Amino acid sequence: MKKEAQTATTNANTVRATDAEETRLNILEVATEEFSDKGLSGARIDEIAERTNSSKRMIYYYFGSKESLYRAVLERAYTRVRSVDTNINIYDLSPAVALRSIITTTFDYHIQHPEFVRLVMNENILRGAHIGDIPGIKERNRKVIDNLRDVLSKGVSEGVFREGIDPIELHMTISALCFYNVSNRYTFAYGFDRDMSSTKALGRRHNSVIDIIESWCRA
Amino acid sequence: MKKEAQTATTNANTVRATDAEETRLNILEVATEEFSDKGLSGARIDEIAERTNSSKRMIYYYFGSKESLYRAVLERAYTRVRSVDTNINIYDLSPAVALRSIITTTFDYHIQHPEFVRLVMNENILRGAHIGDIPGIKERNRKVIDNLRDVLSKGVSEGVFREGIDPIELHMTISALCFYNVSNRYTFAYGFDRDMSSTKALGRRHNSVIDIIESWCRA
Amino acid sequence: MKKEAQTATTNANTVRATDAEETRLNILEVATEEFSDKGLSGARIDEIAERTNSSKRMIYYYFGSKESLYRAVLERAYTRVRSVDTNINIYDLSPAVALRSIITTTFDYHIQHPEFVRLVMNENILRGAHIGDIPGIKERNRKVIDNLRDVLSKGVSEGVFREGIDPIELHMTISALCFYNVSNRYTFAYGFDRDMSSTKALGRRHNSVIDIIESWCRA
Amino acid sequence: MKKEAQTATTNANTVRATDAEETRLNILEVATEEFSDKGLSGARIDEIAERTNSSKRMIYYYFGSKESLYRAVLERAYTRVRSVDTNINIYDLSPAVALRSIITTTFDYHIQHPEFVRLVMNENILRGAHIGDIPGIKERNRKVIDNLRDVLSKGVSEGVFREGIDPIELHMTISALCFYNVSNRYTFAYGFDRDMSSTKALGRRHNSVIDIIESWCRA
DNA sequence: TATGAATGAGCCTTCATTCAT
DNA sequence: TATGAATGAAGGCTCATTCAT
Repeated sequence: MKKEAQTATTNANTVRATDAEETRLNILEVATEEFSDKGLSGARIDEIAERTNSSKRMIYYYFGSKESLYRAVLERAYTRVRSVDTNINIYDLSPAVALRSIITTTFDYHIQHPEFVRLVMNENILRGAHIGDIPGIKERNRKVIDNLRDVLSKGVSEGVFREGIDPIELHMTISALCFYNVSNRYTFAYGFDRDMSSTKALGRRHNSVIDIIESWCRA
Repeated sequence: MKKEAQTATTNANTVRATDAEETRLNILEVATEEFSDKGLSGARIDEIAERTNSSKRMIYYYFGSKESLYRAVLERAYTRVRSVDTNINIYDLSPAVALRSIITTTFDYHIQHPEFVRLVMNENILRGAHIGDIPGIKERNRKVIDNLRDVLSKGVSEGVFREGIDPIELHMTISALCFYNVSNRYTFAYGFDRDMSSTKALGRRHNSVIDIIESWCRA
Repeated sequence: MKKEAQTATTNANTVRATDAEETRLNILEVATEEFSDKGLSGARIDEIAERTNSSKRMIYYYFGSKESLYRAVLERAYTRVRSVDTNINIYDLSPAVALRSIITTTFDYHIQHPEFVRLVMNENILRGAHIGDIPGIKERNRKVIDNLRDVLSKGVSEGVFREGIDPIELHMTISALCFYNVSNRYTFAYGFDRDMSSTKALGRRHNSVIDIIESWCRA
Repeated sequence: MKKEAQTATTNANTVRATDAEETRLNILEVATEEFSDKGLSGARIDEIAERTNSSKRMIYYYFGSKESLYRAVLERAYTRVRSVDTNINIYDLSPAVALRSIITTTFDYHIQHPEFVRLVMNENILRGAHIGDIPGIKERNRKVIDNLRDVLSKGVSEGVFREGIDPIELHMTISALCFYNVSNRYTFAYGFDRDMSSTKALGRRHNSVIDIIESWCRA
């Protein structure tokens, strides 16, 4: 896992810079696991350092403090989602198919990235204390909403969607249904003896979510 | 371990027993705030003690450890929800009105008890490590599901609801929409510049949630 | 185990006094176990109270403090030994038999009262801080030494014991051999894989101790 | 976990490593005093830290817990005895002189190392809970017993010792007489008004111990 | 850029003891 | 004589962070 990428860069500092970037990334990955697992206050710098290829000192060298490291982790997590839902090309699709595609992408992303879900939960426990420090979030979200608005209005004009649905309201609904499924997995699964992790259970829920939203939007 | 008895007794011990129960309750209330505010690892026993009418020592006298106190808080929070959604009398209402009533009750409870929402979030961050220790959760949930099943089947036989909706799936949907609204308030409100706390905003979302679920269930 | 003794006493307070004495004794017995088990600093007042028929408050009512309770325990333990080795009637026996009888009594007492051994160990760990407060110890010891002196001098004059053995030195030797056997049981048994508790092992050691001391004293 | 290596290395780390080893040793020395003085439960980490050149935090850095520190102290104490009684060269001496040499060495060691005696007492109060964790004790003891067996059998074949004396029994006897002399110093000295610390008193006891054991072993 | 050693502040917990009744 | 509730002080341990090299 060491020194494989980026070796083809051109400037003089290449090797060292690459090493440094690698170290940074390695720390970030381990920290993501730890913060996502235990939350900001539950995470331990020692624990992160131990599972890192480098040392505790390096964490401070690169990130300055536990909080800054947490912020870097949060930022990286949000950056990664961005790249996902920006990739959906909606304009080639019919409104119905586009909506379904958006739901599916969102649903799958949450399932495949529980660490993102947990980081967001934690950030809400912290009453959003750090999210304001992360650049680009609003821009990305604007784009998401714009997409939804386009899909909705296209659907309305084609007579397949009903009028009056607010795109933010729609996004909140999709998010809620996809998020809760992962975020509340433990208490819900226990309280209702309900499997929430198997492919079968997830497939069923996926269908429900699509069904719910389509029923709502349908003209 | 519960000291709820004796409240009607007449002998000298009564007063003291009441004092003790008061102390216990006072600790529990403060602890609920603290754990709901900072989570299990973020909460500080010193902090709780300070805001209590008693002392740090008393916390250990009554609850034994930080974790046990946390469990007591969690249990109390779950006990309180129970009393709420068991109180909805469904049998006197038409299926449509009953469903709407359930949604409204659930929606309002989450709004009015963000501390419950936060405790549940935290318990999920802990991967449900303590929920299994709390008695009666499954029983209460069974009753909730039974109620929903009754409403659904009554609605189906009356021709107002469609067939095939699983009551657990329905409950998960209602929960998700009501929970997310509070749980993700901070990140969502920031990310989308969306007011999520004003009466107006909540009223709007309330309508959406009812609309979403009704669209889904409607025959 | 309650209220069986002393019911025949004559003064007015009989019943209460008896109860009190019983409570005191019960505390003392439990405390003996606890102090002997864990030492002064290792013992816990809570632990003692719990295993008592009465309460923690009573311990303070009767004994005033942990240290005083410890002293009471120590005193009682020393009082009990006293009654034992004062009971050996030496004057009727030949010097050799008397000596052997003393050794056997001492040996057996240590085996049968490891709690006494442990209390003495603990008191030595405390550098004898409390033994001075216990009355009557020196008197009792004087008597023990006097007995030994008598046996020795009688043995010398009968030609069975050699001259020049100091009775205190002799007592120290007997004590050492009987005490160590119990006091160092755990480290010795482990270090040398030597059973030190079975009847057989104790019988063997008993013989050795007699043999050692007789060899030393023999003319 | 041991940092004894590197002492001969030449690079920059040498000095630091030595400092670390010094810190560790310093803690160990102070801890030996404290545990030997007060026992495991009576000892205070704060007290140790205060008398150390470093801090409480360092104690945990190097030893992890109070119990582990105690174990390290116990181990070191046992390691040190080992080096002593392994040093007696028995093969050049006549059996009688060898035996006397062993007794003297043992006697003197106990006098000069009351902290060792006290640690062993304490470990017995703990019912040998930790001695099993210390490596090498049995090996060392085997060697001690082997030496004694050699001396005994050589003495028997030369006609100076009598047959039938078990080397473990002999060792226990020597130990008991040397150990008690120090372990029970406080209670004995008080109870019998007997000086047990002056050179004169120790010389006298030393002679007695030699006399006792020689009488027993003599053919 | 990198590392082992060190630290102060604070955290959870426990203990002997006392108070109100 | 008896009891449950309460307490201050301290004890063991951990944490994020920094220093010397």
